[in-house]
Formats: sequence, structure tokens, C-alpha cells
Amino acid sequence: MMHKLPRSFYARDTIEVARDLLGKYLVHVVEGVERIGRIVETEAYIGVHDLASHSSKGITARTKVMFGPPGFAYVYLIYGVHHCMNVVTEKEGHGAAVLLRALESVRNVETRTSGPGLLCKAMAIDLHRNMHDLLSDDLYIADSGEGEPVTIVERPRIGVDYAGEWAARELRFYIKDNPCISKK
DNA sequence: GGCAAGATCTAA
DNA sequence: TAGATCTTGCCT
Repeated sequence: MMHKLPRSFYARDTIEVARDLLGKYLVHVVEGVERIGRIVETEAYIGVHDLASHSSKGITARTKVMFGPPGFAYVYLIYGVHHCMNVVTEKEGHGAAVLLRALESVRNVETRTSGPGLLCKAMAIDLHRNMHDLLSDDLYIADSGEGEPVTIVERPRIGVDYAGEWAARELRFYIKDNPCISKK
């Protein structure tokens, strides 16, 4: 039994949300087809003081969604090639989000999902899904209701070497021994 | 209005 | 290990 996560789930500490998202299900309905993937890897971008976070640049046309209310999607294009999907967390105005890095295919997901770019490609997520409400009926995250325990591994984030000491912080989380992880 | 750089992926 | 490829943000 799938249960859509409430707004209050996202309105918490970003690291807690990043850890709790592991094992949850991302659902995207495209042209009547329901695509579902189990979240197995995330990264936390915890606020304006986090130099690896886009929000550290302040409020701009691109980052304003990160400063909005929690439970919304923040989608952007990286390297002109790939899309990355984030989930806005904390209270409105905080500027934090959780990046979804890898999924485990559950239903109607054909291509690989090990990495932010591939994840969005497989789930058919693009810039048009930016600022989409995750409490809507066509793009949301749900709990299986089974409360299955997972072993969480903490590692430094990927591709943020420019962020100084923040690059070394262990803000990446994934499910131990899961074969769908993007990188060890 | 122009320019540099980026939370990536694939092929060689 | 380099190239694809385009939006954002800052500079002029």
C-alpha cells in the first residue's frame, strides 16, 4: 500500500530527510503511465552556508524555488546535457534541498537510474517539472508502508570539489550493498 | 548582450 | 580522459 508523503515530512532537518528518503518511492505519471523507482541514494544540500549548494549564491531566478516552501521539486540542467532532480526541504526561506542520485527500478522504468542525469532521463523528468508540487497526483514520493529497515552508508558528495571544506562533509547517503548506487 | 563554468555521462 | 551542449549568473 503506497502512501504519499505529507508536507511535514519535507519540513524537517535536511540531513534527516535525505536519510529518510532512502527506501521511499518516487512516482511520476507521464501520459497515463505510472513510472515508479525506489530511492537508494541521496545527497543533502543544507542551506546558504553550504558552499556546494546552489542556494549559497543567494536568491536568484534559478534558486528561488529552494527558498520556497518544502515538498516542491527543484529541477535544473547540468553541463547542458543532463537534468538533476532535488526535493526542497526545511522551512520556507531556508534554501535547502535533497538531490536524488539513484533509484532502483520498480515499474515502467526501462533505462538505468544510477546517477542524477540518468535518473531524470529514466523518469522523464525535465525542466518543465521544476517547481512542481510533490503533493500533486502526477509527481510525488510515497512510502510503501512496510517500514522495511535499511542500512545507511555515509560518504562525501560527488562533483563538488570546488566547495572547499564542504566537499569533504559526508552528506551523501545510500543503502548499503544496493547494486543501483551510482558510485562507491 | 557576451562569457565562463557547472551537484554528469559515455565512449575511447 | 576528453567532449557534448545549454542554462544561469555575473560582467560589460
